[in-house]
Amino acid sequence: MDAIAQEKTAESIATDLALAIHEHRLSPGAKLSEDEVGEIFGVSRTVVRAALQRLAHDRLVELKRNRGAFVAKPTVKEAREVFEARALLEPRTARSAAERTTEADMIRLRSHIAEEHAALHAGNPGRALFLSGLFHTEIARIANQATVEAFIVQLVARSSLIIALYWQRRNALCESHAHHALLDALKHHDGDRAEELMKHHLLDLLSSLDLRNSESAPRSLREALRH
Amino acid sequence: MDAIAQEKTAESIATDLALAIHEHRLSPGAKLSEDEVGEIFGVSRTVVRAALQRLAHDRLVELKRNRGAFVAKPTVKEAREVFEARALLEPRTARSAAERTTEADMIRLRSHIAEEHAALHAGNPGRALFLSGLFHTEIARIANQATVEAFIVQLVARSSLIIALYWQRRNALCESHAHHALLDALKHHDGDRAEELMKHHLLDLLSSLDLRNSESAPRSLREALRH
DNA sequence: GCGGACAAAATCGTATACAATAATGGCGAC
DNA sequence: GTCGCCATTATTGTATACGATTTTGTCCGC
Repeated sequence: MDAIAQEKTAESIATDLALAIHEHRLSPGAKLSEDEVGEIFGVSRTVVRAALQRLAHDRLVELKRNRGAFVAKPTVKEAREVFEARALLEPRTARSAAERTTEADMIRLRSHIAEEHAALHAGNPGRALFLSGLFHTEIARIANQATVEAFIVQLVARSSLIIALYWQRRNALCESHAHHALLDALKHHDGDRAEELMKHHLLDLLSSLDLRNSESAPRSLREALRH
Repeated sequence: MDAIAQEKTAESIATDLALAIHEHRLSPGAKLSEDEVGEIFGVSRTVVRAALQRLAHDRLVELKRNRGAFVAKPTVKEAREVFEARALLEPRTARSAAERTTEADMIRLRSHIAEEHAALHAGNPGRALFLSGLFHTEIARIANQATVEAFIVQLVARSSLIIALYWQRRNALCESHAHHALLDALKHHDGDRAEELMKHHLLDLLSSLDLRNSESAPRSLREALRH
């Protein structure tokens, strides 16, 4: 429904769709028809399929044979696994980042936080959440570990889906505080503190989710009959 | 040149190609023509493209626009990053695995090691290397962390390419020893020891590579002119 | 004999057409 | 009236055709 973009590559379409998912403009379970997406972006189904396959590999969409592509609906187990993986990767990556942070990095991070605040006060929580995730990927970039960064990008994106499904309270303020504290640790090249802060930040994030007793019951009873 | 497989899915083709790369039957830099691959597997270029895109996402092949698909040639920096990521993920995953290892898991692991030995003595070092990698992914599977497991699968596959490029000495015996020690730690549910063993095993693996002074000079001088 | 430019060939990028499969609606039987 | 079966429809899976870009081989000029 937005402006019809003139960009045509599969990469850009995948990025646009990922952004829409990240900002919760596309909800978990939403169907992504090849014809529809292709018409929106003004391209053939061929390139749309490439984009969808890419997103499927990132676990942002689920491809069901002869059924189509749907925005993924992570289970509770997957949610725990994603945060387990983040707990393995991000704290020590934050430590590495702290040891390498430059003034240019600080400026970039501060601008991200400022944007996040602005989006939040402008009543755009989706964009604020996206920028909040970007903060994490930026830290991975500063650590100069492209391989780990790619993993974290993927995990942050999936976290966005998880938050869309299992978010329970709106303590975004707490998050901002954690990011500010991390920023300070990076500024002083305090690797120990950065690692510890990131570790607890992820635990806080996890504890803000409602991951109880959904293991047996599907989220929507429609899902139970469809299988 | 092998038997023409009747399987037709993009998934199976990607798996076959990944196995060939893993076993060093396809060398880094080898070109994967869409027409050629399609003819070998008896499918159209469409499905071959899907398979290649999947492998490209795993960084096993590199897609160059209007040039084609080539088996990836990880740089020294990428090699270090891959082992850095493995160092973050695998030791603690081995710890988790040790706490959950069942008798069935032990049987499976022992059979993998036996196969590895058999392949090595049968003069098939490529397959032995593949099975050696499978040992690591099996541990991730035992830890019951599908998300982390997917990352490790990817890292192990890329490690195979790295070994193909930077291997310097044939100390496969040492590896087998490390795997046996890990097996023992898992058997006794000794998480501390499993974590420590995995950590040092990865360091040994890394130190067995020749990652010196290739940062400025490309591996083949052809590569320098092609860019 | 060597270098550069042009032409021919090959390969990839995209769109479209057809086939296969699953969802939907209607019809008939009980 | 309700349940089950079958035809219709819609959507995806695959193949093929055409256009764009790159590569390579050849020819001419120097």
